[in-house]
Amino acid sequence: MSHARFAINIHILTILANTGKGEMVGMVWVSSEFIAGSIDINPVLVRKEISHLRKAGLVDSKEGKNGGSALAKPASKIFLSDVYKSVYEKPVLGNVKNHSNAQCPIAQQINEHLEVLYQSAEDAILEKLGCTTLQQFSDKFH
Amino acid sequence: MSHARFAINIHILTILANTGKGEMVGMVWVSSEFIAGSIDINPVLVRKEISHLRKAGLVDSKEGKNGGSALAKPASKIFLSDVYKSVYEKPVLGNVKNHSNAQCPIAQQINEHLEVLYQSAEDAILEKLGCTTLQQFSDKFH
DNA sequence: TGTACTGTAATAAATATAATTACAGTATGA
DNA sequence: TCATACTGTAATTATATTTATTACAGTACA
Repeated sequence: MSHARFAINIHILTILANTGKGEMVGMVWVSSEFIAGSIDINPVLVRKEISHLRKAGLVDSKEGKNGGSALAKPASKIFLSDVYKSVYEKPVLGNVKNHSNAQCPIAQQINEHLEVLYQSAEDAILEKLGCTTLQQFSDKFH
Repeated sequence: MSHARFAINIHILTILANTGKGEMVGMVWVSSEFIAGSIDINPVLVRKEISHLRKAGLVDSKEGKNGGSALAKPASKIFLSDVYKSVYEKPVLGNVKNHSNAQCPIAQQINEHLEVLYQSAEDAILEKLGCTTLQQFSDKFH
């Protein structure tokens, strides 16, 4: 999928985090249409992303009239690394799809060596994103 | 460009690092056709990537018959973070292209907050890749 | 001077991403 | 109980990005 999915998901979650807080209603169901309007993308895309977030246990949704979505747990218990994981599709460094029917001895081994390297890059990202909670991130908005 | 550029560039450099060493000729010019055959991509793409590597000062090329490319400095002085930089186009977490004409207060601020976050992810990747030299990476091949 | 390269532009083909349309299913409340 | 306002999801189309290919001028060598 998109190269902007992480940003879109953070945006969705930030809205949900701030809506609960801002409205003081405890449980506010936010519609995909409202979120899509804020991000300026199609509501169907928002619902697809929310579907991932729901599977990751970060969001709950309610069908029917007055339905929508809300955080499934406190923003202070959602780490940005959780979001990264729910969005994950490809390594941050890109695909390791190199080759290869070649006779070249490097071609034969490079994929496994690249995979080790790529995994360490993933670990570094997860560690970095694990330092921040959605609460901390959304507290920056005023 | 591609999501596989980093892997392609590492592959190119690994071939150059190993060729010099393996052949014991000091300066071996490797053709784009040979490299392309190893990676199993088009030679023109290889030449484009080499053009970036050359601009980054990592590779030298020689035109004309028996021409080709070679490392511009010892593999022990090329860090994988240098390669990352020469390939860089977009943040590892993707584009921050969100929105937004919306009235939503979150939409108004999210880009700047995402950019700070994305920058810290870039820093983490650079730090990780800065721990390994091309020499260390290509020593894994035997 | 023919050959084997690089460098680069232009174009086409393939693939990936995003928007849109459509519609069945569900909860609400008038 | 029925109109309304949502979700969930599939299918299709539009758009953008990536990759391969073609073409050819320029360069060095033997």
